Amino acid sequence: MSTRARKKHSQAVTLADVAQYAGVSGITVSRVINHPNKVSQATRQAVQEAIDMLGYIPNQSASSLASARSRVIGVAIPSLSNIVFTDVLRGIYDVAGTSGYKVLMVDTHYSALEEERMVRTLLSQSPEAMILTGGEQTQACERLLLKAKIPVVQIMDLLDEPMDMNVGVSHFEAGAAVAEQLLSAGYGQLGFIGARMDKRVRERLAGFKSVLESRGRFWRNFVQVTDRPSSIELGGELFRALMGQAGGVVDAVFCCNDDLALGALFESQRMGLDVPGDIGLCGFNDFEVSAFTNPSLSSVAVPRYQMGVTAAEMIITALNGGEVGQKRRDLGFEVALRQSTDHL
Amino acid sequence: MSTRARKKHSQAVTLADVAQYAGVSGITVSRVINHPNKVSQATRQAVQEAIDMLGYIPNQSASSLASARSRVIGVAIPSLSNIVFTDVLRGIYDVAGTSGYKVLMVDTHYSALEEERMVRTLLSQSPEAMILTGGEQTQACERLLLKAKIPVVQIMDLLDEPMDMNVGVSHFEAGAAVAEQLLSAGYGQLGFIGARMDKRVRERLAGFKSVLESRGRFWRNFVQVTDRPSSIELGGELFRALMGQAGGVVDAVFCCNDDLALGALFESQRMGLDVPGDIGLCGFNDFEVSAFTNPSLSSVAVPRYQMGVTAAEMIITALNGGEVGQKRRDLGFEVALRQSTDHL
DNA sequence: TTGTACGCGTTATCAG
DNA sequence: CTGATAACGCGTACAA
Repeated sequence: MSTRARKKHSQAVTLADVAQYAGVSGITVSRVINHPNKVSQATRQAVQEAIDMLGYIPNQSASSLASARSRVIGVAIPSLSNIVFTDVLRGIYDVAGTSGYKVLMVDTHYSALEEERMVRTLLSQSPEAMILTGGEQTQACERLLLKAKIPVVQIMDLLDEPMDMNVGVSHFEAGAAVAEQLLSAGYGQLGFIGARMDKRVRERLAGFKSVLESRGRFWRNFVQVTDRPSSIELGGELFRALMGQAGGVVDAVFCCNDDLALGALFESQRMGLDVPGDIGLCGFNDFEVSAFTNPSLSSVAVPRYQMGVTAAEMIITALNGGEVGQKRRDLGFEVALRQSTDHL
Repeated sequence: MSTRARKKHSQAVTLADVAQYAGVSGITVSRVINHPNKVSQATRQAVQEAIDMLGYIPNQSASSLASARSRVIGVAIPSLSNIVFTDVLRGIYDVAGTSGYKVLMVDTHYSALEEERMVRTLLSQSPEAMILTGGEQTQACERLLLKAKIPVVQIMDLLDEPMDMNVGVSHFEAGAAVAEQLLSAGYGQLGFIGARMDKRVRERLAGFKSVLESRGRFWRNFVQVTDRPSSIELGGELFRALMGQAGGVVDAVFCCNDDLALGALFESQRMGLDVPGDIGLCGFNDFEVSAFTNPSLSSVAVPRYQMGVTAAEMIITALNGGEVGQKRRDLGFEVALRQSTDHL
């Protein structure tokens, strides 16, 4: 049974088998696969027939070993259960795939130590390039990458000192922009709820706070944060907690992501609060659902898919020896104002 | 060797370097890494120091080539932008990771031909096992897998004739269960909206239909389907279309997934329809948000994460030569009845 | 255009 | 417990 199959060294069809069948040497078969135009039409066809006939599938391990080209791009993301990262992944996969690269992805569970371990794993596969999330790698991790001498792209955040290349957006500016927009919408007492306080969320809060402080409108008890993983349910909890401690005063809430914002919106409905009348709500990440709730939810849109595409494209370009151009790219964001902050 | 340094193969620290540094032979270093207990405490420590000192990272290509063990599990899913599949992926990653396996994942974009191409790619990496989605592989694809003689698990659907192992749920039964539940809830004129009509969705519809037909309550014009990709927006569209063509008659709608159901729910609110009074709604997949909308949305919960976990565990067991037990596992589903169908 | 010889970094096998 | 030797399957470098 195949459930108990144990692969021995004799089963698979090898390049040599194809060569023998086609009556040519191994290297010719190799050429047909990798540099078809360096082989005459006739032999190419003969070899191709042999390949099809025998069902030959090249052994990438052997190829990588011999050529020092793995055609693998390593990718490390903090979580698979957050659409924010899977959208970026999609961009990476789409570009890498059409360029003939495989993607080896690992999940770091939001841990720098786990990331270091995973990077080690990835490096053992001889990736030709690496994509990492954010800029909080351990020193050891950074050293490993440096030593590997491969292109590295850090995505999601905009970093002051990227290891190599960087594609992201400024979460600080985004947080600041939300504060500005809520103020211009006529709200005056702004609260914040946040969960899974990673670097990006902290930056959003910092930007938000900086604007409020410059206006003398920041108060610590208008902020409700937790390190627990974000969820819709938690959004409801945090919102209720914030209202409990600052209710009747806070008139708008910036939720650090759309999970929380949705939770807050649904909870406010259950509490009999009118959004945007009694309370304004703004999220972050602009999930598809946010545009369709009633009232629709204001949020900050970040070009996630494009981020993945750009990162992958920079890598492909670099690997092809091309001119990468700007090594640090700010892809920008957009505050999508909808009914939940339509106060005036 | 001459003026031009050989950039390719000279950079990395190899096993031989470590061996030399530690004053042992290469194979001993290999043993320290793979079978530590077959080496004396003293040499083991010396070698470990050398490894750390030189920052040695094993070359997996060489290892795979020599040992015919890649420690790679290939996974093919139809889409990265559907949480349904990323949840399963998470389960696979969690189990594979803790068992020392890497996961090589590909996105088939819901195409059997693309899947075949991707499987070819995966096979070239000498995976020790493979996880595929559904049972609609091309014949060529199936032949490739058979020839590879590795454990294969098909997930998501429950198949009549799995290639090897199978973990999933019966989408037919789930669709039937929804019809039963809506009928017992007091609804009598049931409609259906569906998008991205893949095998699983068609099965849900078939099950739904079979129950209604057995009661003489099925009418073709109560069904609105499209092959377009599913989305919340599309859910609104389909719902409006269905109401346009059967409004005032249909009193409950089964939406083939929660994206559509959310779209239908929000659209019904905008149309001034009362859910569950005027119209009942039931989705599929039980997204987190469905439990928190107002009214909360009834849906069918499928153990996605557990599906990934189970598939990976079966593979690990098989690879370790253990007893897999049932090769075909029905993980079941649960109809979560919430406010959107609370009619009586 | 095609082929020969060798090496890539690691592990299996068999000795000692 | 440790080591020498021979693969593993393919690509590079050079030769013909």
